[in-house]
Amino acid sequence: MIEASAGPRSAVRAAAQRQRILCAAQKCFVDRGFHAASMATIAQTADMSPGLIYRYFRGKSEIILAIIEQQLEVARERIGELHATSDLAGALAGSYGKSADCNSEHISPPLFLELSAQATRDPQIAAASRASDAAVRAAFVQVLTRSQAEGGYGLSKAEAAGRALMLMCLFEGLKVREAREPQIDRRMLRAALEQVLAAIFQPPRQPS
Amino acid sequence: MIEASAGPRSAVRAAAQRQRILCAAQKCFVDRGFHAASMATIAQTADMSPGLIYRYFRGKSEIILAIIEQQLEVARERIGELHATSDLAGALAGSYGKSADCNSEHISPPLFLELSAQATRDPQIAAASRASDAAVRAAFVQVLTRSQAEGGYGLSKAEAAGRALMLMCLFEGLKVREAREPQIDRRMLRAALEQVLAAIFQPPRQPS
Amino acid sequence: MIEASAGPRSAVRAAAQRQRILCAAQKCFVDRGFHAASMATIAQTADMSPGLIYRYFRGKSEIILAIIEQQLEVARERIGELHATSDLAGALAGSYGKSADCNSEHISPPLFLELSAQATRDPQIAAASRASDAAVRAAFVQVLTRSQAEGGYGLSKAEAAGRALMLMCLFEGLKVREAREPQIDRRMLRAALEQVLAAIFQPPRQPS
Amino acid sequence: MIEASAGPRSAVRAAAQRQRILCAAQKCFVDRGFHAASMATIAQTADMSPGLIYRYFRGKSEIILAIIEQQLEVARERIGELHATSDLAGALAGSYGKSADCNSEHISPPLFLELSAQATRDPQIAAASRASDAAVRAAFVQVLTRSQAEGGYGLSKAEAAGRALMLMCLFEGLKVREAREPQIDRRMLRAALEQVLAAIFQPPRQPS
DNA sequence: TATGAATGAGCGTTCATTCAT
DNA sequence: CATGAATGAACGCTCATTCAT
Repeated sequence: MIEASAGPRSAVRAAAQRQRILCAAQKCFVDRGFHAASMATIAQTADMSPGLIYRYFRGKSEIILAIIEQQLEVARERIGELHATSDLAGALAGSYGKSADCNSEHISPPLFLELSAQATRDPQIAAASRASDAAVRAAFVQVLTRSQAEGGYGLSKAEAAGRALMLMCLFEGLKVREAREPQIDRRMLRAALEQVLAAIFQPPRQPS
Repeated sequence: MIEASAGPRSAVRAAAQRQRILCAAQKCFVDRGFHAASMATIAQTADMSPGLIYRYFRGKSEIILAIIEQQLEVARERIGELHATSDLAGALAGSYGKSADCNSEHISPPLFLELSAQATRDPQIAAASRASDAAVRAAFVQVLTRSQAEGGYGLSKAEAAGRALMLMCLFEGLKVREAREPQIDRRMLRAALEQVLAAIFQPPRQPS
Repeated sequence: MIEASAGPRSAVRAAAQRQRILCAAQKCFVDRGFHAASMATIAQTADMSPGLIYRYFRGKSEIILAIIEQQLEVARERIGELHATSDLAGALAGSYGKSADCNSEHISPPLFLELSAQATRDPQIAAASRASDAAVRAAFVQVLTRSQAEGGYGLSKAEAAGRALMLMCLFEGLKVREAREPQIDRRMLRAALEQVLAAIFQPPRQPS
Repeated sequence: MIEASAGPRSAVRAAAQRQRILCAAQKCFVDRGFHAASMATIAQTADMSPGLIYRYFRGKSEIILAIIEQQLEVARERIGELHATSDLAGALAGSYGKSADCNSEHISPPLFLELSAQATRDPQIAAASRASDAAVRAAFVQVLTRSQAEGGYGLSKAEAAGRALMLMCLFEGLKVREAREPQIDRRMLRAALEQVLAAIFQPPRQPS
């Protein structure tokens, strides 16, 4: 059987090159931040010449945006897993502090922080960020509002919105913590999380 | 009294100048980020010449460090106020989204985020960050371990450590949220916070 | 006849390829100028890969030189037609402002101008330019010195040289005008040209 | 007497620096062309660092435009002198081929050519060029239409427009010639010019 | 013959920092 | 004490040219 024609093959290569660049860029961005990471450094990390990067990306800001969208996508996908597990606290405590290389299923804490800061300045980043945010929140709300018979928590929409908000804060706060205290005591973290999550996921309070 | 004339007076002036520079720098850093804010812009904002800044700071990174330490100090001081209030949720919801100028008692969200990201790279910033962190956490632990008779919650040290950790996550998570959603519904936020804080501050669970 | 198969045929093909490249290059040079037209753009316009161009030309400057020589050749050839016509003013006014593609008998005004500027810097271009210039001028002189019986104007060599010079200036000045005012009033131009040409072609002044 | 305050003094210096840069730029542009002259080369020629140029000009294209406008202004001013002289041919032949430094009253031929070529591509250059063109032409028309009693030539507006056009072509054609043949025989040039100019300035032809 | 990915030098430009005034 | 002109290294990016396929 003859190999695929030039089209697909080069498309495959192009995708591989793009990924090689994104991988190098992510490493550089984590190590130095978006602005301090130079195209030359990224190129060196990706083991290619600076000029070649521009065959695959229009410029540095496109790379930043691609990294950000990739990271946000990762966050979005993890939500699916998270509310499928009954041991949310265990999952969060377990993934805490794992160094996030470019293939990781976890978002890198410094990247998450810089991304969030940039979102207050760059409209494109803000838009991507908002989209990811909305998706994650919607997933939380869905679980919280679904009836208990269906594996949910049977909360009203208003209740669910507030608790989903607290979940977001908690998860994002954990990212900040991850940056500050990578070597935290995991057992303690897990125990503390269990308690707070229990409060957030508890059934609606009955008026007396 | 000749010797007294120059000394103290110039020291006062020097401190005022430093503060003027830090104030301008903070504004610029919030607006553009640490890297994108140029010394020329900071000088212009402080209404002085670029050269003069170097009489009061060794360079840009010293300014960044000074800003960061000042912000961390602010955070530390706020803790005293926070656990003096019985309405923690109200206080948090009320301060949410308030724009933070250089005299503010609140840290600016983008600054907080960039600061946290830089702490993963710069050992000096990491050290300052850790120190502030420890102080805040100690204050939380103190309140949680103090006996109920003394206005505390009578938790064991181990319990208190975990709950203090959750408080940190929640507060830091709120900062992230503040950056993402400055226009949040404050009433909902407050209600949700009350519930989670109640869980965190609740008395120790009794083993059956 | 094996030896005949590759030689001529490929030579023909090579010439066709060269011409295809020159045609594309001319279009790009007119649109953007020698420097701003990139090899990639030329290749794209010629519908081939950038690498292939280097099989037919040693580099960009060789293409520029080839274009220039081709254009000068065109100018040279037009002279033959021009002094065969009795209506020189009409011919000039009629060709004015016609966009010059690569097969045109007219040189493109921006190309002519850039070519002339380059001739002051590049010795090869200067040489080509001088050669073309001399040929055109010789043709004018020949017409002006030929006896009236032979269809000429019977001027002395010295008279003819001066008037040929003025003709050159006028023609070249028209090229500048063409660049500046492509939409000129053709009727006025023609009338004005007739008058000046009449003065240039008039019989020698008789000493009183 | 105290020196002038900081304002004027630095303004004077700024103007001097601007001129120093423009002078160097003009030299580089003449030697290499607009595109091939690099900012580094211009800085070196002006004996300053590359960065300093940007204190006085927003970028390279602003320098190009400044040079062009300065050159066009020179051309415009020369017209005033030219039609004040009774020996136009002598003046033109005399100034021919004089090397044009940055203080010259003559426009540099290669600059004029490149400027004209760029005017077909860059709207700003086109606008400046058109403005200068219109001014020069208006001056010619004025002389040609003014009555003979007032030192003019008493031509009708229509006649004058055509002849002014021919004058423009001739002058611009001379610039092209200057680039091609800097070492021309000045006596011959002058004699030829006299004859053509006589034809252009001759009184209106009388209908028989 | 033809491709187009890859290189790397050089471009225009910015900016932290210095220093003569 | 204060200025702001000046520096020069480094940035993001382009493009003529090469070469493995």
